Formats: sequence, C-alpha cells, structure tokens
Amino acid sequence: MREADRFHPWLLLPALEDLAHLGARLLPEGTAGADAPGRVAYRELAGPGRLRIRASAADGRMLEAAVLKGASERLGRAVTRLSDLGEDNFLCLPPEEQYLVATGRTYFRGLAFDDLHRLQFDLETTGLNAARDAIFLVSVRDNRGLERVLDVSESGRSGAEAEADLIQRLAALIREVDPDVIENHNLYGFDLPFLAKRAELLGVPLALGRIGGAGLKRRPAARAYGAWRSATGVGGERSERSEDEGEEREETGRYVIAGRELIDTLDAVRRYDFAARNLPGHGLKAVARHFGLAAADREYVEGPKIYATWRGDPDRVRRYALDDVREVDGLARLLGGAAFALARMAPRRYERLADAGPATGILDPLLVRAYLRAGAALPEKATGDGTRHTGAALYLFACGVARRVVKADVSSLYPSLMRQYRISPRPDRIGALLALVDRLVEQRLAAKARAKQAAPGSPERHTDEALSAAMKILVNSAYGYLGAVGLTRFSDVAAANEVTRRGRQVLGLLCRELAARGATLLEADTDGVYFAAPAEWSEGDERRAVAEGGALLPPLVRLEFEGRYAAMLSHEPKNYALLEYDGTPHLRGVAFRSVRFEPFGEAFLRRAVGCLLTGDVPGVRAAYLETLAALRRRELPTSDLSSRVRLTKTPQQYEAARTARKELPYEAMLNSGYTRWGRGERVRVYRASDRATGGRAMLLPEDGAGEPAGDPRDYDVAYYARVLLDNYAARLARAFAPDDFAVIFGSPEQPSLFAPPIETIQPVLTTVAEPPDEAMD
DNA sequence: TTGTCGCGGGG
DNA sequence: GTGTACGCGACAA
Repeated sequence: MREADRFHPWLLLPALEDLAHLGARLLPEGTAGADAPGRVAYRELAGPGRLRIRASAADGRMLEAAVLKGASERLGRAVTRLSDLGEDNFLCLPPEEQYLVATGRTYFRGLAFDDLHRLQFDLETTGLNAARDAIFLVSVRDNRGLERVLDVSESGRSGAEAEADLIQRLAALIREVDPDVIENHNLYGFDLPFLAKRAELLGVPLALGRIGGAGLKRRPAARAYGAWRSATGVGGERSERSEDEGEEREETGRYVIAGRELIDTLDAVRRYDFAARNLPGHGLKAVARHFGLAAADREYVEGPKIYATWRGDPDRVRRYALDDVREVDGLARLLGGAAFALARMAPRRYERLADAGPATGILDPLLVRAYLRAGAALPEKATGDGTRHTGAALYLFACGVARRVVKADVSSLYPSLMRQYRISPRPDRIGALLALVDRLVEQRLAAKARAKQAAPGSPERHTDEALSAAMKILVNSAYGYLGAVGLTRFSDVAAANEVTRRGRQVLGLLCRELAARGATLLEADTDGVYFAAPAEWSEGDERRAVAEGGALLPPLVRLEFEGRYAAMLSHEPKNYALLEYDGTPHLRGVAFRSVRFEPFGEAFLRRAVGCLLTGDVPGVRAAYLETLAALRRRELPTSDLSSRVRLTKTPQQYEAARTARKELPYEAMLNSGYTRWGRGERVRVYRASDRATGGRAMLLPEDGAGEPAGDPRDYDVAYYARVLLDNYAARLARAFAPDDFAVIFGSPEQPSLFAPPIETIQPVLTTVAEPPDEAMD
C-alpha cells in the first residue's frame, strides 16, 4: 500500500526578524491565506526558550531561502546555509522528521514486525579489501519465502564482467522483490561499502531504490561506527605508506536507499549486549549460536577459507551463505523488535532509530516533539558549567572464596531514582523528560504483563517483549541524557550527579541492612550486591533477607533477588568467578578471561578455579603441577603458548617508534627475518628460548586459514613457567593464606618440610572493607 | 600506577 | 548536507 501526503516544512528560529523582509507575505499561522504558496506562516511558542518562532511554508526551499536572505541582511555577510547561523539559532530537522513531528505520526503504527517485507542479503567475496577483492556470490532471502543464491558462475562470463553482471542481477532482484527493509549483519560496515566500491570500480549503476533509479547514497553519521572500519580498505583504500602525512580521511558514513530502511543486525546486537553483557562476541555465528538460532546442520566455513572452498566445493559455500541470511533473519526478529517498537514511538526513521545512541538519537526527538506539542519554546543546547560528573559506587568488601552466594539488584535504579525524587534537568521547564520516563515505565510494566499473558512464540508476545525492551533502553538512557553535556538540549550535570548521589545512598543502605541481617558482604556495584549467606540459612531465608532489605528502600526503588550460587571467588571489583548450584562455572572480568590469554594458561585457570570452587584444593595443586610438567617436558604444542595479534604498524612506523618502545609482535617479525609486512596482517607470536638473551620473540608460522603450521617446541620454558605462576596462578592468590598459597604453587622439586599437607588447606575469605555509612537524606 | 595504542566486525 | 563525541583491555614505561 502506498499513500501520498503533503505537509508544510517548518523550522524554528529565535525571532521573526530574519523573516520581516517578507512583508505582507509573512502571516500568523491560521490567518486566511497564510498557508498559500509563496507565504510564510509563523507561530510564537510560549515561555522563555530561545527558539520561540515556528515558521512554515508550502515550499521548504523557499522558507530556507527567506531565512538566509534575512540573516544575510542582518549580519551584513552572505549566509548560504542554515548551519552558518550556529546551532543555537535555528532548528531544522530532516524532512521526514518534520513531517512526523508536525503530524504526530510515526513509522509502523498498527503494524506488527512481521508485516514488514524484510529482505536479507549477504556478499561472499574473495577478501576484505574492496579495492582489490571481488564479490563472487550473494545469498538473498526474504520473509515471504524467497531464498536464492546468485553467483558469478551463472553468467558464462568471467572476471570483472561476471562480477558486474552479478551486481546488476542483485540490484534487479532487490527491485523486483521490492522490500521495505534490507537487513544484514555488519551491513553498514561491510556489505554496503563493499558493494558501493565494487559498483563504482566496475562502472555498474546501483539502482536499489524504490523511486526512479535512485541509488545507494552516503549518509553522514558521527557515531563511532566507521572509525574502526578503515583498516579493511573498505570504503577507501588506506595508504600503505602512511608515514607521509594526511592519513586518508576515515569514511564514517552510513548509507541510504530511497524508500527502504537499512537495518544492521550488528547494531541490534550491540544495543542488546550493552545491557546484557553476556555475548561471547558480536559476530553473526557466535550470536546465532548463543541464542540457539543456528540450525543443527548449519554449514560453517572460516572467513579466510571461503573463496578457496568456493573453487573446490561451490555448493558448500552456497549452503553457508544461505545459512548466513537465515541467521540474520532470526537475529533481526529476535533483537530487532526493539528498534521496530521505538520507530512506533519516536518521530524518526526506523533505520536511524536502529543505530542511534539513545540520548541524542531517540530522547532528543521525543523531547522536541513534546515541546512543540505543548506549544513551548525550545531552549538552546545546554552547555556545561564545568561541574564534574560524579559516578556510581563500587565496593569490594571481601576477597577470597565464599559459599552460598546471593546476588540482589535494583532493576532500573537510575530512572527509578529520577522518578522517586523528581530529578529533572533544569532547562526542561515543562518537565518533558520526567513525564516521558513516568509514562514509559508504566507502559513498560503493562507491556511486560501482556507479554506474560500471550502464548510463547506468538506475534503478540514478540511485539510486547520488543516494546518492553525498547522502553527499557529509553528509560535507562534518560540518566545518560542528563550527563551528555554539549550533546543534548537538556543536559544537566548537577541533576545527573544528584541521581548518582541518591544511588550511592541506596546501595549503601542496602549493604548495611543486609549486613545487619547476618549477610557477609562481598561486592557491590552501582545497583547490585553480592553477599554470602550464613551456613544455616535456607534459600527462603536468603529471599527473606533480600525482601526485608528491599522494603527499606524508597518505594519506587525495587530490589530483586537475582540469583544464588554455590560459591564465588572474589578477586577484585568486577573480577570474580561464580559456581552455580548445578556446577556451571562463570568467570567474569579481565582477570579471568581475556583474548590475550595463551591457551595453556586459560585452560589451567579454568581447571584450577573449578577445583577451587568445589573445595578440591589438591585438585588445584594437581592442575598446577601437571601444567608445569607438560610445559617442562615440552608436551604442550607451541600454539598453546602463542597469541594471535594484528600488525597495525608498517615496518617504517615501527622502526620509528622502536627505540621508544619495543613491541613483541614486531620484534617477532624482525627476529624471524621479515623486514616487510602489510598493515592489518595477523600473525601468531610466542617467546622462544635463546641461550644468549634468555628469550626472543618469534613468529609461529600459519597456514592460509590462520591455523598454526609447524610446532618447533622451542618455547622459553622458564618464561612460560613464570607466566603460569605470575599471570594465572596469581588469580587465585586471594583464595588462600600466603603460606598455603606458597605450598599449593610451590616448586615440585623443593617441598617444604614444614608445610601442612595439602588436604588440610582451606580457602579463605578476607574482609577488606566495611559497609559505607553515607546516610539517606 | 599512568599513558598510549589497538580492537571490535565483515571475507 | 554537518560537525567534536566509544569503551575497554593490553602493554610498556
């Protein structure tokens, strides 16, 4: 269905002055003929805000030209763009937002997620560099039953011609299918820029739009997105000789296709993980597996092997590529509902709400709309008064091993505090932000309740869960909005600080009350606390303590019993290991999991922590001794001691920096006889033994797919033995008395005569701080 | 402990 | 058509 509508473009100004030159063609809104062509209608907005005139006309260009003419006369210089006026002197939204704000409409009212016609496509290429590598296959599907693979083998041509033909067939298919939405994982970061670059190089028009021959256009986006995209060469080859000045400007653009919404599931994944922080990574495969979206017979091909696989077994790549778009669809359905629901609430395009930061991207348009609806003048963007932002509370009360651990936390602490204490940014004199938070919280509770009633898996449930997720995003970003000085219209650091101050008080009160009920406090952070229950407590006692503590908090602050665990190793704030009652271990924080861990150390740590938390101290000792022995006998493959790193400096750059700072990966390259390497290259490095210097950085060769090739076993045993002790065993130091630690991780050759037998050693828990006493006011 | 630099994701 | 804006972990000093 298509609907045509007309509206009068509008903008906001501080005064009528710049429009006065229109004379009789400038009329108050509502007077006869004010909305006729060639006229400008205006309305005064109430209150003290700076932007107090809303001007509109049948023709937006004419309106803008009139403002520019008046401003030029007033300032005595040529003003050619509204932005020359400075951001405090006008507000002019993109046309579609003007329309949405003016009419009160939004995207997708009355539609369910599945009503959209969504298409997913995924490029398979010979490599990551669009300047050099080519597209050889595209998988396409939609949510109406289409599944198709296009590839270069079908056209009977080869090389550039075949690729150009493939791109044209893709564009034709998209026009034919005519989807509302195009989705993929890392769509903006890879597929669109790659496609645009290849089409440009091959001279193929990319007519993907709904209207006429509209193509793929850049949209500026200030967000961090593009910043880390450049190393790939996508969207602009990066000079290898970049020691010469003027590093190419990073392409930070998003893309637009007229009439369609472009949705990147990577954005949805990031938004989800921002709060959940439980994803193993943000890649499509990892996320799909995490959510159980991967089919049992899912085809996997490692990235670097895809093109080689294509040449030997093309059907396998076809299956792989189709599995990719299927998973994208699943992911979009699972996580994309939040952006869809946001699009039904905020006056902004769906695709922009999907990638927007919540403060400037979502709350700001809602607030602008609220002010205009209220007929209130809009204040200029708030500037900070230099007030420092104060943060949340973080406490480590005890470290070591605790049993019967409980986690309690406050859901949505900050918005609850804003509501409880009516904390509102000062410039927001009509209280729009707080009203929004109030309304969203209530609607969210209603949506959650509805979702619970609806049948699992039903569209209704999906809609309500997505709505709830969207509102959670919004509500939680209200606090962030307060602190975003210089970015948002209504920021107010003092108000943000009041929120955190109340938060610290609430957390402190909670800790004191739990301690008073017999709990041993372990760690508290912002809105939650871990504590250990006394041995005689039942689960009911644990829940009662949490309920009693929660009852003493302010009414709108709701404490929840989040979970209970058999044991916890508390190491440092935000660094701990938990053992669930079913035996599942969880390692959290940098001290326990890091990409840079050598495989041997990670394996040791996992095993040792597992033993520790189940009370098996001899098992910890055994893990250490066995790892050490395997190391000394060189039974561990070299790759277990290596780590994979990416070279980001050219040989010239490293040479220049080398005297100031030596870096292992580059030293490994040099020691292995390489004086040339490419930027972005990945290598595997380790430390080999060396009689003269004791150790030298070395390269572990890899095959084409990044698998280690060769296993020289010449690693520096003494060095890695030290790493095992200092880097890995040390994470368990807090679990034992120093003497006991020395026994458990003592040298196998020199057992101490006076040491207690391992079996008698018990883990310890050491109190390091008392509950804070900042009182409530 | 502090400062600087690199990474994420896509083939 | 527009601009300055990430957050965290690792390593060397």
